[in-house]
Amino acid sequence: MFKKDTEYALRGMVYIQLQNLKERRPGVAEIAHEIEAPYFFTAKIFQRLAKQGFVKSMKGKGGGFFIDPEKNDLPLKELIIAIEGEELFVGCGFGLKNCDENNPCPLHHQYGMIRDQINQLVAGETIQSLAQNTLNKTLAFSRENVEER
Amino acid sequence: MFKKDTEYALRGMVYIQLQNLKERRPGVAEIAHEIEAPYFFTAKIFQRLAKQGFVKSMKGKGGGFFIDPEKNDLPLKELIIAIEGEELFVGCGFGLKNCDENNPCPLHHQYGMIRDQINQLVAGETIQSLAQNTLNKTLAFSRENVEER
DNA sequence: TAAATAAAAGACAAAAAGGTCTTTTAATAT
DNA sequence: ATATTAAAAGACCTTTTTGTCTTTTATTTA
Repeated sequence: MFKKDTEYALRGMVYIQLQNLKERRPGVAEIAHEIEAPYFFTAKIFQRLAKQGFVKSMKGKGGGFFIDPEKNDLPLKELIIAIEGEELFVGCGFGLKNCDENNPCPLHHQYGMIRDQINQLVAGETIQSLAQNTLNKTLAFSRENVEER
Repeated sequence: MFKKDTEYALRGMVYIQLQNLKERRPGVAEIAHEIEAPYFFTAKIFQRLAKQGFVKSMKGKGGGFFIDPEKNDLPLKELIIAIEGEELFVGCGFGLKNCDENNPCPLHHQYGMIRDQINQLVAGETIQSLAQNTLNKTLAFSRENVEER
């Protein structure tokens, strides 16, 4: 579905967010290791994301990446479009240039419904909501943070 | 969503089916032109599809491609998997190797629903059903084959 | 049986995706 | 100030995808 760099970016951003919640700023080495992505490729992707303002970074000892707490709730869709463009969200399932209501491809209606759902998902979910999901899931499966009732 | 060769294959197969219904066997040149795909690339794709048995072909004058009327109703899914593999139908949205119910990625549940819908669509629709859709659509917008009531 | 037609086969090549590495710049700690 | 740490920049490389072209093989018609 998504391209490799998009996948790495999504995984990395959620990881950064989770670490930020623990007052930590992970570096490229840590991020790449944790999300199981190649070090240099990861570095390149996050350089780009930093330049585009999706993350902030600090150089030198103790440096690393962090997400500006100001701009809370970054929808996945924004990130995805910044990396691989919006083709997935607007394109025709048959690959036709001018497929629309007036000149529909044989799959127009059926594919449109799926594309709408994809749009809904990535517009609704954010890096922060996914990080929160992960935390909740951990809580649900671990005893250590759960009060006995 | 789909790769280029998959798109060309889908468009081409539907076109062949539509022509077959008119007792015609289009050649590569005609197919490529109609589906707006590069000639040689189209040729290569349909050579492969012929070898895999998805279409039959005849050489020489009057030759061209046709779909075995015996094996009616070819689900899009079979065709797609034959060309680009099943990644789209089984893969994790986050790109994780071992993402499952026990070890879900942050998007597991939400993405699973969309993947299911994609599966449903391509398993349900066939080259023949799409051709029929197209015919019906033409009828709906044209007066020439419609009886006055 | 020769000429024409059309697919089959396979080599070749450009572009995009995916990945690696070295050098430079900036920050921090000693 | 200097050594250390870590990101930024950018050159370079590999693989996959996408596309092109030439030669060969099969079929049909005249």
